[in-house]
Amino acid sequence: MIDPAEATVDGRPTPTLEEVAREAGVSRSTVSRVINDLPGVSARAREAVNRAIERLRYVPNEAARSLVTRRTNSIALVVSEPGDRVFGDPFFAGVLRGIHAGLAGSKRQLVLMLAGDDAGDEGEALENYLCSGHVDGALVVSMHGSDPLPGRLATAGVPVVAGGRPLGGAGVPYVDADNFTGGLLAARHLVSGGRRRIATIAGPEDMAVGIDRLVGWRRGLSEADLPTDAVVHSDFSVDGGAAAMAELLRRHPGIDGVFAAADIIAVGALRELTRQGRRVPEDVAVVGFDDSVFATSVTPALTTVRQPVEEFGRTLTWRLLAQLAGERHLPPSILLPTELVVRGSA
Amino acid sequence: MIDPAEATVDGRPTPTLEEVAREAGVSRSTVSRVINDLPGVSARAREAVNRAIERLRYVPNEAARSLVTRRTNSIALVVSEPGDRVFGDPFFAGVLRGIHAGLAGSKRQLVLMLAGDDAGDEGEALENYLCSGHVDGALVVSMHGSDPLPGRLATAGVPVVAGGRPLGGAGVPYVDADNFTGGLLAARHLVSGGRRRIATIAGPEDMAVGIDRLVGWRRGLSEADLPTDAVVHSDFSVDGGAAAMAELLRRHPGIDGVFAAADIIAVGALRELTRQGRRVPEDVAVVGFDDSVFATSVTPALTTVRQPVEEFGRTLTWRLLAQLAGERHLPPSILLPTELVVRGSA
DNA sequence: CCAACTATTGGGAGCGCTCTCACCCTTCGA
DNA sequence: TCGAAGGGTGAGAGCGCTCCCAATAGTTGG
Repeated sequence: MIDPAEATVDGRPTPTLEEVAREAGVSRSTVSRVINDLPGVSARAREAVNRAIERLRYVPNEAARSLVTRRTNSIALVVSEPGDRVFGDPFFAGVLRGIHAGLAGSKRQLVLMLAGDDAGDEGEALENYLCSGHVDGALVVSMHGSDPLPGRLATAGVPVVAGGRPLGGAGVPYVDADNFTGGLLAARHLVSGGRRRIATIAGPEDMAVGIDRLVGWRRGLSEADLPTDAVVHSDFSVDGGAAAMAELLRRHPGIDGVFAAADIIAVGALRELTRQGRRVPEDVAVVGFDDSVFATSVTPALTTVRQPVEEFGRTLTWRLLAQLAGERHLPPSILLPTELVVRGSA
Repeated sequence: MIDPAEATVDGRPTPTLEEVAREAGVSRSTVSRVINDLPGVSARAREAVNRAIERLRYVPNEAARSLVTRRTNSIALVVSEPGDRVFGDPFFAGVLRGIHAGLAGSKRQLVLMLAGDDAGDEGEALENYLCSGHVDGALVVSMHGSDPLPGRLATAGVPVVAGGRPLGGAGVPYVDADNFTGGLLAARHLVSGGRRRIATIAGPEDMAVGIDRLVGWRRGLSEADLPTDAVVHSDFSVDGGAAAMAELLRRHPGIDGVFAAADIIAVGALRELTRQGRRVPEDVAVVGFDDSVFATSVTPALTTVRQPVEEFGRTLTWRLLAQLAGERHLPPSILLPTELVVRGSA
């Protein structure tokens, strides 16, 4: 334990508002006004205070501040995922980067919270925590099924924005990529490449991202009067993608095109196709989704649907900050464009 | 803005200690004792309090608490990186997962902080922030050069553990993988495979992780009296790896083995080798480092040095928590074992 | 010259919690 | 029977800050 006579930079005790005030020859109130950039302070006083702050290396005590203002200057990033996957996914990484970029200059901290496994006891604890004013707002990403959390938070008055369309449909604002159009573009590309027996390795059935891409793909095939029955679901992993590809080949040996709902899945599919001696793209064309680092790290490079991951994160943050700032008439949901990137695999 | 008459779960105002006390028919002190699990409370009172807490859905106000205890129940994860890379790196992802796992059950929150670009103004702000008791401790990872931050924090009395050996050498405790041995194992494997003209694509020159692996590789070649001059540095990216490989082939066309300081670099190297018509492993053997998802997503699968990423994160957290708990005689540094995983590329 | 303002400032009351200390009420040994 | 020794409890004083309100100084108009 640290000595109660708390030490800070070069061993002096942490200065308080009071001490800054004394040093500057003004009152606490004035210092507070300067710190919070409130009007009604003479230039002279303001300058004296700033000098004192500089000299004492004063940093406001966030705890004291948030005790009275009931703001915490921190927002939570809640990841509704068994925790095991999430990180490691280039998509999530990009989003995180975007979130951070969006937060820069806002003086707010990012608190990372993994909503462990299924609801259970921990889920309730998390909800209570978030609802009790420990964060100013929350970003909820990677939801499965109709996760009640975002809705509950919103109901409790905690500003929340979902990353990815919430399945429950609760009136929670969200930001998402245009997954439907992405799936549609992928399907159309395969069709226009002359493929006739087109399958898809869809994402998890309980996530909007999986569903929307699948629906887009279906539409693309239907437009061309092609069958849409070659569907297998997979989680977002290489091995999952490989297993799904194997299953697909078993059920529909005549496949000549595959749309994988994520690059990482496509990588697995590619591996399985190669293993079984099918050439890509000659025998089977493969289209991925994400345009992540995986897309260009395999041979042949993946034709894939690009989604603006970093913008995704930035937009998410922006939306929440705007809400926190009390802005009105914010769009309830924002869809970011997706586009096809053609490379060697299809 | 939210109505000052703050609302929480189902719209009731946030309950305070006082109200719980009233509800339970005891005093604030007793409730506080129950919450903090302190002795000296009769079973009857304890139960009454717990019931009241349950009924009111009471959650302690962290701000008020930390104002008086001077603990925040949160620790910072400081990533000293231009922010652009970091995430997206499966290594970092794994560490993050480990950190989170290590934190589970400790009631502490993880606050993510990116130490933007070079020191500058922002660097000082970050340092002040961390030194002013806003977090109980800090984990600093991905340091470049002789980053002064960890040393400064330690001096200021902020418990800190570095992830990766700090180059400055400041007496900051750290956790790291045994990179030297990893490099050594990689080199020996290439040598024992009959390779005679062995190169390396080392990591950044200003990071311990890059240096240590390089030194290990050198030792491995020296043992076999092989030259150690074929060295090119690269950042941790596919494109960087490809460029480095191209450079290497230009300078040393006779290369028959390459040790890449990271799988992601190896992926780039593989791409360039393929592009130039060299077969792997027939013409050139490639060994990576990390045993990340990339290792098995390319063809041929990478022979690589595995480091226990998740354990890395867990150990980091454990070490910091132990320090926070006031444990004495903690090891100043911890080296985690690395091992060779043989696959197709070498 | 005074009332009526406005610009600037300081004082004080908490925010919700922890923690020390004094005060019970038992129980027990002498 | 009384004093000592505790276990259990509650009152009170802040932690460092914000924010309301009153006070003061400086202007202006009538």
